[in-house]
Amino acid sequence: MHDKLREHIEKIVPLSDDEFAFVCTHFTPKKFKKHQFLIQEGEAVKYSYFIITGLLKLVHTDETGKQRIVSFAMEDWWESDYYAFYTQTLATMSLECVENTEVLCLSFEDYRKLCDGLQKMERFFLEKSNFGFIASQRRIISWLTSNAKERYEQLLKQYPALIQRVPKSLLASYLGVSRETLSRLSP
Amino acid sequence: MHDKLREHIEKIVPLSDDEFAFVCTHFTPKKFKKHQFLIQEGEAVKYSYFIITGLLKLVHTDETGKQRIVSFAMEDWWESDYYAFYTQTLATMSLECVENTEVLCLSFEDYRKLCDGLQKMERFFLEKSNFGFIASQRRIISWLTSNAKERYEQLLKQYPALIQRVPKSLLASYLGVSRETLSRLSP
DNA sequence: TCCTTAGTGTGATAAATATCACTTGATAAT
DNA sequence: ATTATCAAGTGATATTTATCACACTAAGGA
Repeated sequence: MHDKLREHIEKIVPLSDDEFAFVCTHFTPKKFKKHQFLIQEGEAVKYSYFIITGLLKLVHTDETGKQRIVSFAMEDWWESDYYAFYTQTLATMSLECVENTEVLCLSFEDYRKLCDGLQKMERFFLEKSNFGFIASQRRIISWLTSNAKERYEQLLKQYPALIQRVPKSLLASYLGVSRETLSRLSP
Repeated sequence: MHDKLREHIEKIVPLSDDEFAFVCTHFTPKKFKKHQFLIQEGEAVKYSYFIITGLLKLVHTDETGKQRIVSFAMEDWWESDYYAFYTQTLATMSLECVENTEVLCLSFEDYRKLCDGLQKMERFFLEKSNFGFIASQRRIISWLTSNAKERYEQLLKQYPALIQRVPKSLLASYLGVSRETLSRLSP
């Protein structure tokens, strides 16, 4: 189960067996079933999650109760309510299974210990964070320059696998359009 | 001039005088005038910039020539075309002065040397990147949950200083609405 | 001083998108 | 087998926003 983690990390920094063994001591595996919550709004955010298999949605709920998908997360991705995680405050979003999901859990304390104990891992997380930022910026640019149809096409192109696994109503929520509008875009 | 940098870094990690002297050797100060370009689309991105004084806009131009403000950057902020900077590829955006601006330039090579030579600085950049990512995610949530008027009000609230310094047409571009629509929102 | 340009506001109209209401087909639960 | 539930499509209409056209003001350059 941790093998996927090693492969994932070694795409960025090489690890010796000893180093990887050290890394592993910081993670706890856990399994969740479809519809279960990994993070609930208003509760503490204990972990950042590395996803081994499955699919999660990060959901923001506004004052009127409307839910929007902030992001999806699947195999080899990291996910959490990062503001709450890094500042150790209460969750403002929820993280929920779209499919049965296996994750490796990393507590904030272990995250800090891991970075302090092995500079390579701080380097790894820096790289991840940089490219996470770039991906968000791309999504903003997509918003700024494209209409609903174009954004949908870009999503199809970028994550073709996602479309097979997620109901269109959730894709609509991620794209920031109503499900009816999305339904009328396809042809 | 580097004092602002020290203060900025020490909000996250403390530095000895020797350490800060080491840090300084990696930065080069530069001055630009209003309308000058720090980065031009299609050219190499030599630096990440720390802004001492002034105001910049990061601009994306689409195929039809329409320009959109991806972000503004003012005192104490870092800015660059980060995808191009980190991957050492050509710029897909341009970075231009809205006001006369003084910056400290950090080349990619010096960025790596700085992180490798002083773990505190890798820690610093990790923290910056994490919160940069969170800020982008907030902007996405603002898009997903709010209409033009609400997004404008959120911007006014979050960066009241910006509104004094930037023409409304640029704010409109940043918010992803036409300047005419923005003009009709205020009352 | 005169002229140009940038910034802004506003009316009229078109286009994009949301909302509400209803239907259908597929799947899951009992 | 029957009934709920979910996902998806679609028509009618309302709302939001873009686009085009024009006017006005202030600031800067020749």
